Amino acid sequence: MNSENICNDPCPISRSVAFAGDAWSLLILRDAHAGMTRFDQFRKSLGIAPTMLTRRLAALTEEGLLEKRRYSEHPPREEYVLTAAGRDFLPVLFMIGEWGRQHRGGGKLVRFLDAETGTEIKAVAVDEVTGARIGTRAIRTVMPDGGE
Amino acid sequence: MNSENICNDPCPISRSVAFAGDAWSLLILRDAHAGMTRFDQFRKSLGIAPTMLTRRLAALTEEGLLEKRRYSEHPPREEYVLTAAGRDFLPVLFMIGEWGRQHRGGGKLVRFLDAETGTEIKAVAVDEVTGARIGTRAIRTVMPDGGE
DNA sequence: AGTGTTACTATCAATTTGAAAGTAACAATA
DNA sequence: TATTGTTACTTTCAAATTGATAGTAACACT
Repeated sequence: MNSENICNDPCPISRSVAFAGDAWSLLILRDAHAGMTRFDQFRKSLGIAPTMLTRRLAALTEEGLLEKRRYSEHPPREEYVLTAAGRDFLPVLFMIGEWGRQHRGGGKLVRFLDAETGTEIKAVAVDEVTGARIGTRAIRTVMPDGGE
Repeated sequence: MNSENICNDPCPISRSVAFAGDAWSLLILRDAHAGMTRFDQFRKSLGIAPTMLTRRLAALTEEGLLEKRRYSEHPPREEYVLTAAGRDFLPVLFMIGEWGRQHRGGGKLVRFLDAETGTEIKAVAVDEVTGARIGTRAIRTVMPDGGE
């Protein structure tokens, strides 16, 4: 696409899409949230070619969603853990999952339960200010002022 | 990646990612929600090559997120409008945007206002059952039973 | 007749992806 | 001591995807 000038795009969706608009990154992030940290865990879970995995992990690390951490000196081994920005990505993954459940939900599906109550989680996006669900009310888009 | 067998993946995130894990599709969907329907509107807005746009629009149409509709017989012209499934994608876009605003928010940004109240929309994902925000409570993942 | 608009398709080079095999640094086992 | 296994990669290279440019078809308008 070209990820350079997209960082000046005033749309917050563009800014995210510049790096997260890539299937492998989303799935790596999903697995990271599920507790995976190691190269081979991701590789086996995703069936991804090691070349791709190396590239994606490096990109996610550089973008600040994952952090590379040494967990053994001898032999030298690294693991990848979510940063705060990476953890903040969970709501996106849940909304993506919710869409998949509603519109691609045939057959057996993994379910996510609230560990406290044991009830199945049904993620919905709401506007924190009005409390209304996103998509139920009209939206007005405001462009930023031109000047720098 | 390979979009064939991913449809049997029991993870609802994988199912969505199989087609929406692509930057252009997400941006086309964003523009469609902003009211765009025509080929050249998308092309100019995104600066996308027409070859790519044709492919993405065809894919989104085939996936059932957009619908191709003839709006003129002479000359024959088509437009692309969101289906119900496409409209249901809005919460995903808002959560992606919210992440971008929080973690890639430098400089001028477009803002989205509630048309009724005029307040800026701050999208958050919550569990409809417990009311808790996604990410604030422990999650338990339940795999579907193996048998068909 | 000539120009403009809309929605493409054709061509082809450049980039990205991914499959397969190899490597480095050790640990564990026979 | 030799062999096998584990982990985290890198190298190589073919195949697929992407994207820039140009062209086309069907009209409307002047």
